[in-house]
Amino acid sequence: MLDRNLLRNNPQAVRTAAGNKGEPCPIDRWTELDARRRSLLEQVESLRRKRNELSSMVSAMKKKGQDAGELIRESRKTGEAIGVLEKELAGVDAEMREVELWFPNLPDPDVPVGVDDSHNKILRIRGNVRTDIRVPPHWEILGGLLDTDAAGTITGANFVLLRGWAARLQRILIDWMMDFNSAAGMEEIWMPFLACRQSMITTGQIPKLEEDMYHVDGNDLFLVPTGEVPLTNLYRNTIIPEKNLPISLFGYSPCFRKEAGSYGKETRGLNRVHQFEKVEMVRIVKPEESGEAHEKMVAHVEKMLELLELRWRVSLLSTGDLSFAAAKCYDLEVWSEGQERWLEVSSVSNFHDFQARRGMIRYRPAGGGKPRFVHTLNGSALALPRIIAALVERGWTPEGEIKLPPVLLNYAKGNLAAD
RNA sequence: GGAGAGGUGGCCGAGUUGGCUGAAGGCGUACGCCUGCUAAGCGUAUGAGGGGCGUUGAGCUUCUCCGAGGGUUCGAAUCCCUCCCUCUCCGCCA
Repeated sequence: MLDRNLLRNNPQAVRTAAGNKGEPCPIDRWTELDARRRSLLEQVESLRRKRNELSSMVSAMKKKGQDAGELIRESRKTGEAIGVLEKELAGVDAEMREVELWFPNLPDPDVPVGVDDSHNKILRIRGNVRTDIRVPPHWEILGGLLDTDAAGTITGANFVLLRGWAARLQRILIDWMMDFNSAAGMEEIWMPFLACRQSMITTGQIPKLEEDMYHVDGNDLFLVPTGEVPLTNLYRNTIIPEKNLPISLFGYSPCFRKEAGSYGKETRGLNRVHQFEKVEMVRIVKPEESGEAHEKMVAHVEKMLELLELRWRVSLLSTGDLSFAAAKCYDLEVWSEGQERWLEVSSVSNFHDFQARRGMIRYRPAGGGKPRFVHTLNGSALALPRIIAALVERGWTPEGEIKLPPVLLNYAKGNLAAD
């Protein structure tokens, strides 16, 4: 959601921003509605004021035992006029709120303008790569341990079932990620995996991406597409005392996405599935601190990739690749030695006050004063399936071993290979 | 799932024979004063949102909001209906 003052005073900026993102921009309709709304509001308010005055006069006269019949008749007439205008106003209001949900967030000035991911700015590449051997893709290495046939039977295409040490590797990774994030001082959260409609609106999945969400019939709940939804909505409709900021949270959740329109190589193996697991961080900060918080989150994720001994790169997304709700986003991708391509494993975004406005997440300045909108950020730390893919490829040796990085061996306790 | 109770401002908590109650009181917080045996006392201020005029980080004014929505009424936090949520007891269950 965007600031109404911005929509009113600088519609061109909104139009340009939406254009750069390749998103819709119902600014003309909004401007009409806004003008109509304000005109109606003035009329309704002056009539309501009149009615309030008449009412208190009626009250005063009745107390004195006088006949207020004349005033009551006038008040009733006023009330009828108010009713008519209020009905129209309610309609305009409702449409305006609906329209406002369709404005994408404005990209941060730092974001390169471009139509798609080819304009993303690659900031750095770290870690090394083996060029002396040909590594098979993870689905070959994992073989029957990545049992897509079974998942297909149980559920359907593009679901995953892991067996044996592949399943255990996933559990170990989650455990390690949770510990690592906890050690960084964030609060650990265990969250619901279904979210109500308003939660989905707050973080921006609805209305635009509703078709990509799994919906539970009967009670209007959605399977969470990311832990961002529950974690951010933890503070919906809340005024947070300034001394409690910044708030840093993390938690595990499965993520459910229909991923309509994906196909081919993109979806092979663990590359793109309908349910995947992820540890997510969310940060809630004062507006002036979000830029710095964003960088710190990226550094945190990079540290994890370093410890996993993977090769990774960091990109600053261009406007065309930036999501609907994000103002600025870094993608972190790991190198898949078996597929010889980059796989996105973390997306760290700053939403500025976009989500805060949708969900009324505010803070009270320490010296008192009006509540202000916070800035929200989130990032994966990390998404599991592609990490597993990269990790088994990276650890694969021509002798058929899978060597894990030292940080995980502590967790595996030497058991992994036993299977 | 059944029965009962309840949802009021940052928090707690009055107010339901409908009418200066946007809301007593308390806590918390901010500023000021006083005092100096360890912290207290006194004073003042302190909900949110929208609109108009004005300013541009002054203000003035008005409307709305007492879980949400609808209804009754000249007028509703107070009456009626629907829904949501919380708590207690019972049932069921990993």
